[in-house]
Amino acid sequence: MTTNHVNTENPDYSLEDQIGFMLRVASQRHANIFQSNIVGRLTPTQFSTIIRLAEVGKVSQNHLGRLTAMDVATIKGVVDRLKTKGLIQSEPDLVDKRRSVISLSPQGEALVSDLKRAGRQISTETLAPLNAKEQKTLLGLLRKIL
Amino acid sequence: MTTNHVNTENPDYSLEDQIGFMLRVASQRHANIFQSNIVGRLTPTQFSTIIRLAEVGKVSQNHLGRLTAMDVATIKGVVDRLKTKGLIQSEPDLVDKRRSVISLSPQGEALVSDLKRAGRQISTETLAPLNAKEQKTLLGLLRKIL
DNA sequence: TCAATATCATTTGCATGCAAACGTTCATGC
DNA sequence: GCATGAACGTTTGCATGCAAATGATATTGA
Repeated sequence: MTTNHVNTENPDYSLEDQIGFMLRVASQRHANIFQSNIVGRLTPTQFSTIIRLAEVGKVSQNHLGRLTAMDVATIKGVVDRLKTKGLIQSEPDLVDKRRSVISLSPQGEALVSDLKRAGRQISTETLAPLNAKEQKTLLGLLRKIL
Repeated sequence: MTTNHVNTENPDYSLEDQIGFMLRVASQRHANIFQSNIVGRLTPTQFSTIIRLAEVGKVSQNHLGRLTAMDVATIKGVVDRLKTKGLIQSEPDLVDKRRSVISLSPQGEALVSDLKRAGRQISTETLAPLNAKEQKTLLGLLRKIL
């Protein structure tokens, strides 16, 4: 018989130590904090979309999706709902007939400042269990696995 | 006029540096890796559910949801789909008539070993951009913000 | 005992999130 | 000029994910 062999084929597997499970649970806690701080009944993806639009101005729908890490089907839904809320607007691209150009409406623009303030509060609250150095470390390590 | 005051009311806000955005994008990458490694067309939540059932044996549906960090409505959908796949089974609780007792089917049991192996591979691949010490640090910091 | 409360499971409604297929339009290269 | 392929936006189908409401059953405390 071989040496002190303790089942290397099938060692313990602890769900709560897996990166995927932890990412899901951390996202849940963040979503809770988001919801109790956000202005105007926006969801996280809607929030990201408005922030991005404020940065870039006018942009095509698919490109906006790439800028916010959203699938073409997902960004379409988000854009539709933000249009319904009157926070963004779209116009046909006169040069490229395939595209529609998305931009913030005046009401959307008016919200940006408050949204950024809420966003800062949300991030602060989410990271509150960590001290300043730990926060930097966490964000740095997360950035490496994106 | 005051000193070198650079708009403390509204400092820069960078979406990609926010913990919420990073959690979402990291989860997306993990989901990709999950999908290309998992056995038997399972989703991450279905995977977690089976792993937990293998640990605890028999458990009520709502309790299973708490053990896997899922809402009652979410765990119901997951349980239904796993039942359809024949990987889990449910029986009425004879003591508490409100409950149904969920457990793995023989087919579900037979999958556990392969699932754990795939799960380890998925975590390894997701954390591959980090060295061993960084991986430990990341998991430790994430655990603090759950 | 028995009323108030809690738990369990279900259902509805809304919002991501992704894959796949589709028709339209644009860009490229021959 | 024109075929080929790429990019754009849309739609469908499936699977989370959560809030809120509902009915059934258990538990608890006065």
